[in-house]
Amino acid sequence: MQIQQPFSQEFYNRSAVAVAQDLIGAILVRQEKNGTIAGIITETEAYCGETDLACHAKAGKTKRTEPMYGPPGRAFVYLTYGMHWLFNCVTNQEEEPDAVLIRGIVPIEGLVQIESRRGHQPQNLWTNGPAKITQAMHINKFHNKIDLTIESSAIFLTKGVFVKNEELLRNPRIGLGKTPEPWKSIPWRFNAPDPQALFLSYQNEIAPFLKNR
DNA sequence: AGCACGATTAACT
DNA sequence: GTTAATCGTGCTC
Repeated sequence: MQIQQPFSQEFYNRSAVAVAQDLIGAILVRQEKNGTIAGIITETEAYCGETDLACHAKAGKTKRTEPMYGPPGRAFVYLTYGMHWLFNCVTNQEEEPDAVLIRGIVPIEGLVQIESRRGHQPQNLWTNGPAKITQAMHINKFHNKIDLTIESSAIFLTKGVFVKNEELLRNPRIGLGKTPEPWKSIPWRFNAPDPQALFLSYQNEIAPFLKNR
């Protein structure tokens, strides 16, 4: 079992819709000087290339969207609403601008760090939004384009709790404004049916193993 | 050079 | 439910 091994480039070299579903239950790891922050991914959204009119790549390759056109398994971090950084994983092959937005996690490590930044509200609200995650984990533009497939990286993703794709909640993506149909309503947002259950599974199945390794 | 807009959040009513 | 905060991006002039 290779708990701490980051997902490979091959893992990311698929459509964003496929990767977005497989990332539910996976673990997002942020390694910084002060320690490690990690959480189980509970919510993702898939953005699929220039034809997806909800995807930033709809405008073609620009300085902002360029990372999405790069190799799979890299980070794509961009600013929204002038103040919030959002973290995405680049998926699919080069020149195919797909990405998965990470929208929700359940914290499992680095609680002290997270609390120092997000502790002004109830714990269940600490990391239940895409910009809350980047705040909690101190992710910003400096992490744009970094390689997520090597363990020495400041950020990587790895196998966590297994969730069947059929069990996932599927809904339209959030905040698409006046994006035309069918893109506005296509169900490319994925949620774990029971985030708390993921946390408990992690506690029972993964955490004990990590202590013994 | 200027401008409208947004893959959000928090603090309001 | 409504709205302000805040700024990089892409489009228009």
